[in-house]
Amino acid sequence: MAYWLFKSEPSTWSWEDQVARGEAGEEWDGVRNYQARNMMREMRLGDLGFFYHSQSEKAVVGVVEVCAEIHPDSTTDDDRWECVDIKAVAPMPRPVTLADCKAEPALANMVLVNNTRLSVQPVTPEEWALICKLGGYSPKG
DNA sequence: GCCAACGTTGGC
DNA sequence: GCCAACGTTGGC
Repeated sequence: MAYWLFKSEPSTWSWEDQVARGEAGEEWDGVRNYQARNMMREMRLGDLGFFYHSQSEKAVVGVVEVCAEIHPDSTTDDDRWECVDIKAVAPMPRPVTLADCKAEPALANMVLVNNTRLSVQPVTPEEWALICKLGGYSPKG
């Protein structure tokens, strides 16, 4: 089981949009960055991820699950670009902001803090556990 | 709205 | 294959 972080501008694709797709999930399409694509190639069914709102909100607002592994991105004919599908699992009871992450010494090495422009990122189990704790999220509900 | 960081492109 | 120019992202 691996953990990830998906970044999105809420004005383009928000957590509310994601929740509205329900169990069907949604293609995480439009990624045009090799590093981000390579992360998606590593993803497996059932992997969990944080859903992060960039721009105005800058916070982890929900938890998502990979519901389809890597496949061609339907929004382009360019076969270099592939994506996975994700579905909403649960909202963060308390969104964890970028400032919160920066304030945590244990998260100083997190990709979110150090490479703000990467839109799909790996998250370590330790980071995952800490952010869940900060957000008041428990997998058991 | 500005600017820094970074990835990509294209000329050589 | 290097590197300068350019475009995009995202924090502030």
